[in-house]
Amino acid sequence: MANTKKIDFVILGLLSHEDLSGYEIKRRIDTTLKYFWGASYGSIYPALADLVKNGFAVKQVIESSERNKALYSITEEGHKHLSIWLEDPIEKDELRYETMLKIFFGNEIGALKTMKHVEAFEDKIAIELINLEKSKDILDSIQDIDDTHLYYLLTAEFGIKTYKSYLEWCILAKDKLRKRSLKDD
Amino acid sequence: MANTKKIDFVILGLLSHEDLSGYEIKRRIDTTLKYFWGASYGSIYPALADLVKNGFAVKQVIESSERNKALYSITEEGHKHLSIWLEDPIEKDELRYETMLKIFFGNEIGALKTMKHVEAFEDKIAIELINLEKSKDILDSIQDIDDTHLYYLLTAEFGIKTYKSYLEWCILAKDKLRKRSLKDD
DNA sequence: CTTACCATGTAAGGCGTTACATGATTCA
DNA sequence: TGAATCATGTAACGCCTTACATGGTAAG
Repeated sequence: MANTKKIDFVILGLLSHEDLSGYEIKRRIDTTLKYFWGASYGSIYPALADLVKNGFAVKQVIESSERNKALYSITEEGHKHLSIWLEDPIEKDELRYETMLKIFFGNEIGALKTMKHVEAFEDKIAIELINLEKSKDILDSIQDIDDTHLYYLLTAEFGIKTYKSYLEWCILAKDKLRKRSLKDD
Repeated sequence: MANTKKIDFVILGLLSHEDLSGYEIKRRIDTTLKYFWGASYGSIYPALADLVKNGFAVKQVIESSERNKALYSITEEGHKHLSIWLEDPIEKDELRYETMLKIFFGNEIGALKTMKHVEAFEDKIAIELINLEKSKDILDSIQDIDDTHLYYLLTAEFGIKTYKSYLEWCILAKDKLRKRSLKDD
């Protein structure tokens, strides 16, 4: 209760969809979840070991001729643990937007230099929006194959909507900063 | 360079606008910056002490008849330190949206229970949107009094735009989850 | 043959939250 | 008189990132 180490549930959630190795978990987080979550190997592997120790997951080493690989599966206990957490109300959503911080204090360096951050932000978001829309297109076409696709689609749509509004904001911000920079001269 | 403890710059940024006490800094963060940043006393007070130790801020104890209060001011060195950081490219914007995590793994508990999270999210965002719009209205009316208002306005507009798109997404998500819940029965 | 990717982990250390500790003042 | 707010800090502890360490395989 006191301890809600989120990474445990992120992993358990991914394992509820399919068996995965630590490496694959990292990739899922970096691609599918990257729009609202992040994690490094330094948190994934130890969490995986804990999960096994607590009986929420089991590890099976696949001994192939080429390469050894550790595949993790969720247990019945793990499903229960995950479900309880999923039903609990959300504790905290947080964003730490360094971009906004630098915008907020922009007066210190002026409109022109602040605009650089807006432009960099715009470029980054535009690229990620393209990726997200590709994912959504794929999901739309295969939606009925797997029950989990609806939920995946929902988070993709969340990303698309917010990213689009970010881009709108960038246009507005650039405009206002441009006008200010003219007054500054 | 290696050390980019963001809280230092958050405080320095706030002090670049006006002299503040630790308590007031906390309040600024919880009201004005809450849409894109957060911090607790346990990070603010030690950071303030470090800032003074490094010559980026000075502390003056105001001995009033009623109550003692420590007011911090930014130094010339502090301005320099802040400016350098402000001009550096953004390292990382991150969001950790527990709500999206619970949506993503929603299949585990089903559409109806997942919808509860969407509704709670919607309620929370709707309230915060009202606050943000109030701030924006005030800022619009006093924009020319202080050069920093433009930047404040920009971040408020960012919050408003994203929150509005969150609310749109909530409607869409509720609709899709409702439809799924009918199939589930 | 060398770069990129697959693959698994550990160690150190930073950063920050929560909880604790304390106490004055204001307002209903 | 009791709750809320003002006000300042510390201690413990937890979580996570970064960097390190290691090595196989695939593709160009």
